[in-house]
Amino acid sequence: MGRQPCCDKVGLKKGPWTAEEDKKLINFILTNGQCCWRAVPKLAGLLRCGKSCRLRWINYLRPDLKRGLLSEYEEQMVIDLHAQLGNRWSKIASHLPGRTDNEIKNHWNTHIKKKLRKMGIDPLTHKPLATTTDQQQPQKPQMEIQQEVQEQPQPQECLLTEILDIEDHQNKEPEKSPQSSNREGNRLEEEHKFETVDNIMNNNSSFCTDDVPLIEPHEIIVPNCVPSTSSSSSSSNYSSSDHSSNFLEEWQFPADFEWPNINIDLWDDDFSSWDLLINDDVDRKAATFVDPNSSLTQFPRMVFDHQDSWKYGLL
DNA sequence: AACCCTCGCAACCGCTCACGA
DNA sequence: GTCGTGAGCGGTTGCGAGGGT
Repeated sequence: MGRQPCCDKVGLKKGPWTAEEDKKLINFILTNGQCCWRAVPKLAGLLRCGKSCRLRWINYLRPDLKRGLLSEYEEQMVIDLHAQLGNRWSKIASHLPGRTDNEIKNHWNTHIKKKLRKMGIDPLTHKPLATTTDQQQPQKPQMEIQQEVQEQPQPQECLLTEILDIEDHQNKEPEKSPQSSNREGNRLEEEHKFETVDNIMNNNSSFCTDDVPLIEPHEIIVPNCVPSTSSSSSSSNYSSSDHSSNFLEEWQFPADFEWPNINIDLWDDDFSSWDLLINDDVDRKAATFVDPNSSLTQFPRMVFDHQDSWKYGLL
C-alpha cells in the first residue's frame, strides 16, 4: 500500500542540472506546454523524475522569473507578508511577480532572518526581540500573531491587509463562481485579483511604484542579450555554483530549431495573455513578451533575438 | 599554496492537501 | 471511497565560492 513514488528512482540523475538538460526541458515545455509532469522526463528525453523537472522549471527555467537579489522593496513586502501569512511561501511569492516560493524561503532564511534579528525583531513573531526573547515561551499560533499584527497595522500592512482581505473575500465565495474549481476559473480569479490589487496600488498613495525597478522594453532589448554587469544580476542567470553558469547567456536554439506556433492552448496561463512586441529599433529583430496582467507590466519576461538563430534569454 | 570554515542557494526529500477520474 | 497526479510546504542536503588562517 501507500503512495506510488513519483518516479522510478533507479537510474535517474540527481544533483545540479546541466545545460543540456535545461535545453531539453525548455524545448519540451515550449513545444508541448506544461502537462503531466510524470511523463515529461520520458518525453523530453531526461533522466530525471517529474517532480525534479517541475521544480527546475518553476524555480529556475520559467521565463517570467526575475533573477537576482530581492530589492529593498521586495524584501519589505516579504517581511510584511510574512507577518500576515506566516511561512506560506507560495502565497507570499504570489504577491511578488517573478519570484518563487523557494527563492523567497531561501532569502528569508539566509538574509531577512538575520537582518530582522540585527534590528532587534523576532523573525517569528515580528515583534521586538526584547519582549519575545524568552525562548521558553511557547511559540504563538500564527492566527494569534496575525490578530495582533492586524490590531496594530503599520503603514505597509494597511495595504497588505486590504489585499489579503480581498483574497479572503474571494476565497470565501466559491458559490458565486461555480467554475472556480477548474483552472480557467482560477485563472480568471487570479486576473481579477491582480486587477484589484493594481487598482489598490494605483489608488493608494502609500504605495510608490517608484520603488519598483521598472524596465522599459527598449532598455532590455540588447544585442545578444548581454547580461547586466550589475552585481545583482551578474550571477543571476545561473547559480554561482553551477558549472554551466553561462548557459542562459550562451545557449542558442539549434539552427534547425523550429519555433512553435504560440498556440494559446499549449501555453500555460502565465503566457496565454502575453503580448508579443516586435522592436525594430535594434539592428536585429527582437521580441519581448510582456504580461499585461502583471502589476509590473513593463517588466520583460523573455527576449528573443533573431539573427542567425533564435536566442533565448531570461532577465 | 593549502587547508579549513562559513555562507548562499539550488535541489532534494518526505509529507499533506486538493482535485478529478 | 480510492487512486493518481500536481501543488505546496518545511526542512535538509550538497556543493561551489570566498574569506580567514
